[in-house]
Amino acid sequence: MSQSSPPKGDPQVIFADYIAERGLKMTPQRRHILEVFMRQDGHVTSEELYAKVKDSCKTIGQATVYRTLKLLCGSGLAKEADFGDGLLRYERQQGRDHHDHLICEGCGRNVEILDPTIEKHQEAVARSHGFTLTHHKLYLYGLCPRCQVKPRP
Amino acid sequence: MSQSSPPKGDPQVIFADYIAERGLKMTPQRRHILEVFMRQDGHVTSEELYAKVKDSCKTIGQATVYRTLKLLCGSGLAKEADFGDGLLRYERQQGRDHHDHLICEGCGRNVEILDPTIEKHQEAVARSHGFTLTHHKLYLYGLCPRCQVKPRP
DNA sequence: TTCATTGCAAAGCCTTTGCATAAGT
DNA sequence: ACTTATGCAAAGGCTTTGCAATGAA
Repeated sequence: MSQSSPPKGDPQVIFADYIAERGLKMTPQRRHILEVFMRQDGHVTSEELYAKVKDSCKTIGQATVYRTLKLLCGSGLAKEADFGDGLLRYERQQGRDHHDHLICEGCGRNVEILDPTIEKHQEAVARSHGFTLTHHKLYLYGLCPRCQVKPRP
Repeated sequence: MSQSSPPKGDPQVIFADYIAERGLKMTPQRRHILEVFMRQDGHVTSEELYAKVKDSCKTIGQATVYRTLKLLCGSGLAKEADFGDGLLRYERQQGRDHHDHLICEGCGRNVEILDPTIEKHQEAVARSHGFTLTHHKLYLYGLCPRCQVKPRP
């Protein structure tokens, strides 16, 4: 009911805990990068996040963004996604369900998808080879409705 | 029946046609790289192929291997695979069915898989978003039977 | 003869690292 | 105080590109 106590799943708290647990230190830069990152909706590159972070903190360095992004992945707040275009992207992970990606090759539009049957069969295939599955990557590439009509404007 | 006439699907012929069609030129280097590539079973990096090619042709350059590999992909004889470890790999594509990959994170072992149900549902998911599918990438990561017992020797 | 290819080295590109300084704990 | 973090710039690692020389067609 209170407005001032931080919510259970407050990313800043989660991150602070993660930092503290490993004897690391919380800094204004890390707080700030996390804050900006949590406002992002889709999949940002380090470069893109760096640009946005810099808007409100001129002195921050690119390397700090890279380093913090790795930490965020470690803490479970972020997740790396490699769409195969040579850039690493990061998306929010906290409190979100696993999902895969459907990517339009015309306009770059990116739809998050989840198909229980696919997920289930992935487990089955792995098991049939005696593997235990830790994770997977599924990217579907195609053309969205708009780009099917008018490809690559 | 004849031994001397090249088989229908002779890679050298396919590649030569591809080269000729676009006004490019066939060279000993390209022939040689293709020949060595076709002897590879799994998924080779440009570096690995370069090393093998060099065994029998000391003067060949790394760049030529890179360039030829791109051409081979264009001709449909090769296919790029990005397992997410920072290296591009290439596998033979000609006359082979599509397949995905199941990768052991312990020993790097790589099993080719194919699940019709998964394939079918990928199409369905794309269609449900109005997308037409051109291709996809599915990588399953886990531990093979051996590495489950004795992880990372 | 003409235009693509080659091999070398240099450049690109994204990401990581080294280091002196700054700053959490 | 003791260590970690920061920002800068340099270094890495893989891939691509520029260029003069070479070689297909």
